[in-house]
Amino acid sequence: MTEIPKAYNPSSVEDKWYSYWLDKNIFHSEVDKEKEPYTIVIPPPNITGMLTMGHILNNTLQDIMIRTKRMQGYNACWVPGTDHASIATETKVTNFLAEQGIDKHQIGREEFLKHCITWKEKYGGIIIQQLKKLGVSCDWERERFTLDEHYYHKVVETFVQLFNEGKIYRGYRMVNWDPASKSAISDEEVIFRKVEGSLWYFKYPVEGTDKFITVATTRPETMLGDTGIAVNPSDERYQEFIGKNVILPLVGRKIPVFADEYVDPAFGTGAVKVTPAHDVNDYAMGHRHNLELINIFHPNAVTNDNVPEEFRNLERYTARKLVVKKMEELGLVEKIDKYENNVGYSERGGVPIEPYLSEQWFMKMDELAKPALEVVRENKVKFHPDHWTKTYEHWMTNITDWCISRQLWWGHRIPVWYHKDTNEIYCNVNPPADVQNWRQDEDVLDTWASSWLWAHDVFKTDEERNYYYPTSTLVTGPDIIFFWVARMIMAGMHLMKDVPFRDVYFTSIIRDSQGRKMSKSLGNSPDPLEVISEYGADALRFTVIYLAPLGQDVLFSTDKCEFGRNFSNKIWNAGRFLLMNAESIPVDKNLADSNIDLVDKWISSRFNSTLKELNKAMDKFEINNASKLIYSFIWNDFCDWYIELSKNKFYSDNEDIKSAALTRAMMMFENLLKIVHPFMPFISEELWQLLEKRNDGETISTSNYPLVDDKLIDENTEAEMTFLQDIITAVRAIRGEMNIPPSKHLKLYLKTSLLSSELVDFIKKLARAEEIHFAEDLIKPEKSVSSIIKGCEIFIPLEGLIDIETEKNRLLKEIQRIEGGLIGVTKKLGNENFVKNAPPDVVEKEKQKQADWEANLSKLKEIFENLK
RNA sequence: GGGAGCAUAGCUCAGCUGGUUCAGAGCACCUGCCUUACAAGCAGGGGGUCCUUGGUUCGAAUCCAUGUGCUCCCA
Repeated sequence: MTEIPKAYNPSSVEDKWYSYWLDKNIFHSEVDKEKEPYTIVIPPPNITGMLTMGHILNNTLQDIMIRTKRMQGYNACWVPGTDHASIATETKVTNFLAEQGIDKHQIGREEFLKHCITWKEKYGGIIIQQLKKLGVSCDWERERFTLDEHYYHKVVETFVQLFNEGKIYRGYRMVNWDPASKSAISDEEVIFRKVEGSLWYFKYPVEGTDKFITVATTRPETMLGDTGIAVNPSDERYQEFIGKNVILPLVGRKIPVFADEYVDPAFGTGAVKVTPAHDVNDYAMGHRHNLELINIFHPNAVTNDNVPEEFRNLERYTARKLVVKKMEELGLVEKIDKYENNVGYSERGGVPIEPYLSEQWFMKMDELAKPALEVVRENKVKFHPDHWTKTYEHWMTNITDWCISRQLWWGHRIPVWYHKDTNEIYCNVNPPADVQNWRQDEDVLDTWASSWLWAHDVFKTDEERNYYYPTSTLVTGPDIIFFWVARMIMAGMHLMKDVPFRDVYFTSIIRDSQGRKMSKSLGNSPDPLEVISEYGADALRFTVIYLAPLGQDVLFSTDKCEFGRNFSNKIWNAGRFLLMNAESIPVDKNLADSNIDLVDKWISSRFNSTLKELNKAMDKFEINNASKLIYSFIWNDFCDWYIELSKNKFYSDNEDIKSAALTRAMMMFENLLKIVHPFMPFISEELWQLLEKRNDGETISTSNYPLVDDKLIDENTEAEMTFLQDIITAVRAIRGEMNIPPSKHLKLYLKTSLLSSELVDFIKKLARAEEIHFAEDLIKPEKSVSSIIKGCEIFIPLEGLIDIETEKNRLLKEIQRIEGGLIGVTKKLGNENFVKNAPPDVVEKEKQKQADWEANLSKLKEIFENLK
């Protein structure tokens, strides 16, 4: 009869349509002044990365938005790409080379970069290929990479511009040093972790006395670089020492004791050792009190020649042990307490960062931040959910200068040359003419100092930029609100004089089913490609979206995708059913408006009100809510009621009725496929193509999104339908409670006058009734069970099947339920304050409710009495 | 220490500017069904002191305050 399989098989469908879309180039966008653009730039995944569940959620959201807008007639442009991930890539390549016995410093910069490029070509595109499996509708012709020639040039050009404006400067400062990659990193790349450590109490002898000052420290090894002791000026305990010196043990250096408000008298002993070269706060204190800066580490955090000989060339934790040992030998360790402290780790390198003095490039943030803060406050850039605005404001108003240089090779090299003789600085996109007399700065820029230009520099010509910029929506994780979102807004405002995007959607964080973050080390992070091959991309997409309310974490596990798979299968079978009928029933769009009945009007009403809600949800970025609307419309309204009620007509003897009903069902189904399509692109395309013969190159992706027709939303129709549904549901409930199998056809007696022949047929079909009697003055048949709904009493004679006790219990339960409700209502209406203060329509509704329930109750009681 | 979010059925969560979406959905569970699209399904059912305690109100899951517990960011 038909070859359409009973169960949907995504794997045979997905690759086929993805290649079709690519072949027909339907995701490509060109400047078209006649059409309004809708633009999204992808948050460029890192080239070292593999697809994670986070990417799935993020890119599904973007795809839903872009596909919806594309179908709504916008010039939809989604620019994909990757970023070069300076530290991450350099670390990977360095390790990769090290495994082969190659040392990066031996081969030199040029050679190393060649290896990076080879590596990038081999592994860098993997994540992009993986994304395609998800069905994303990116404009692949526009794929960008942050080290592409054009983009590279733009980054360098921007550096030069900001340098010339005085926004970029070079300085000898304390920075966050990552000893693993031997590079500075920005404040945002430092992750604080609670670490079980110790607090060492060291006794320092006071010069010229036999007394000691005890200081507490979490980092004993830094005492080798101490150049002062600080106490709080109001601390009584130490007044006598202020102005004196102590002799630094192990080193022998004389260092001053001084007072500074910064010191917390409650911490440790109230006296702290000051190491200005290795602690941010100490640096500030050192600055205030003109202390000497003694740097005790090489860049890899190994002790240098500024410490006594026996402590030199030791890794920092080895040095720590030795210092403690020697202090103990001298009897200068008072005690060691357990102590939990917050240690800054390098996000990339994974090792504790070392506050370290070095010469770096910085970007001044205050002036850049101002307009960027304003546009968010003024809602020119809107955050969803908007509570992230506070976090943003807080960061923006406490912003510090951004360290943008990295001691790495893979990245945008700083376009600054130093004159070999005069040390003069030359900053330009091109090298100086007499380049042999200059040496270029060795450092590259922070990756974020390139990707902050992403929203505008992915567009190569002015024409394109002017057309596509500002982009429409950015979808990204809240974890990079500072790294990227804030900086893009700064870049946009400063360089483009306009916001980079109008809306920012902050995605949920995907966790495992126990609420833990997904991580490689826990092994709780499913491979999305395996999930796709098991359940299908559509199923994964829909599941993730359905599970992800705006602003809340998602607890995900692979088996939850059964939900999406079941939904796919439901849609599949609805389509299959219609297509099977279409083999014998002619589909004729000329008949679309003929023989319209209640059910047709009802599904149109439901569809249009659903669509209206759906549009509203999409506008408010409530994508999760949108998915729920679609789900319940398709499953409950369309499948459970509309298709079931249409069956009568499909099996009618009247060819016109048959044809009209099927035609309308197919048309409604097509609409439904269109609203599903942004969420589940593959199955919707497959079915859309099966619905009727399409021309080559036609696709649901560029079909017209349905428009709301308010005239078709009709309360009366919905009310009449509710009446029908109530009757059917009541009969089914009796079946369920009385354990009457579906194969047993029933006789129904309905006490009502409101039944059209149309309704009678529907009830017969769905309630599985063989005959229906109805009248306004109908008398309850002998040995029958009853149910009461608004406007109708229902009786089912069940000679032989009815058990009087069962029925009495059933009725009693119902009586009690209504009585309970009545007590509430009566109490409410008896409260004269309620009647006086509540809005009249609320009071009216309560009265109506009371009347209905009272009527039902007396009928039920009567039936109950007569049962005896 | 500062800030944000969350707490509703066994689990995961909806519930808007207080009142018929007011106690909901999906999963899980129980019962009955291979009813001519779908057992990845259909029909029915059980199950919640809406975290505590106060307050505002005629009326609070909803607004306010307090407390408790969890999550996350910043310092």
